[in-house]
Amino acid sequence: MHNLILGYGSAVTDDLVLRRQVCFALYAASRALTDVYRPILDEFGLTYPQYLVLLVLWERPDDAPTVSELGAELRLDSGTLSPLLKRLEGAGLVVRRRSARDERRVEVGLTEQGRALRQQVDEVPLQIARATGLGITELVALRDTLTRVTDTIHRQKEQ
Amino acid sequence: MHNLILGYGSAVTDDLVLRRQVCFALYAASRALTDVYRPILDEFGLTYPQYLVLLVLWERPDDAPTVSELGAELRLDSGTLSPLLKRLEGAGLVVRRRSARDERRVEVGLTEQGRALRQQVDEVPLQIARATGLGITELVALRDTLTRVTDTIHRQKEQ
DNA sequence: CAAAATTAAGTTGTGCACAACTTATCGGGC
DNA sequence: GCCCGATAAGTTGTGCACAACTTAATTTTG
Repeated sequence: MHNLILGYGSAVTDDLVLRRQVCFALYAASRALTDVYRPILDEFGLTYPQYLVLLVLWERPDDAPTVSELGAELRLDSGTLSPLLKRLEGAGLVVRRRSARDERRVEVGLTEQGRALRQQVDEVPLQIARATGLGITELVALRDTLTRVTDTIHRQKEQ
Repeated sequence: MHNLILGYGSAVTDDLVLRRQVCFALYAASRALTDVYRPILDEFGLTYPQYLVLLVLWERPDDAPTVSELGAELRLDSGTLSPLLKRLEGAGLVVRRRSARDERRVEVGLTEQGRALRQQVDEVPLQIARATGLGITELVALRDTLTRVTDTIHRQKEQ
């Protein structure tokens, strides 16, 4: 009884059992939380990834980051962001404009409407945190563990 | 200094800051781990969700669960599973057959090839666990916390 | 037993993710 | 000033996820 997750590499062990795998737990929890977000964000006409983009923009309202800078924050590439930003622009929440000094870059800025939305979604993090059933201490610990895992993986990738 | 995550619900607080949100940490970690899986599973011609389906089938090789039973394990609906299973069948790893006693049901069974694949992916969980940089104790704790969150959310949903 | 409600799987449409590719612009070296 | 490699954003194609719907079989109920 202790090849949990790491196991000793035999096909007759339990390593390949779904419920034992931390990756499935992560995958399932991520989708479950997105399920909690969906009806809440739906009232604002947003998807979760769109909400994430707005979070970045709200952090620096006078900045108008480029598509690449947004991608670096969220770890998403232009293949994901380009159509997503087009939809946010269609909804009147952001504007995209070519940079004057570098015509390759596209700067993404908030519209008045996009800026105003911030106040309306103010209660969202609280609602989500409640749904997890965890206390603040556990949430912070979970967040930090997950961030450490993500950073470890990304650091390995760069080398 | 302590509206971390839960916060006190004001727009001028830090609740809406990306890096503070446990949900983003979860979303980012889930995608990062899938990134680790991708090149590994690619050698077997599998995606991560396809691998998850096989995990369920390998757990009970003589069972041939229905599409719904698979969906209950993985929390995926037929809209996701139907085309996925069609691809697994096209790859020669599973077979789908209408149940004799209930023509609505479709039973999903492993082919010889699908059964044989189990031995080949035996080392995968170990490789993944190593990539996280966490020890066994931390991995088990993380898994259990995440499972608790997922169960909490699903229990709330049913009521 | 027949109509109505339920259940199972599949289909359609939308929106991510991501790989691979294209197009346009930029910067450095000659 | 021109070529060349690098960079930025966008496009195309594939595969999830999931809502909403369709079709077919089964169960419930009057």
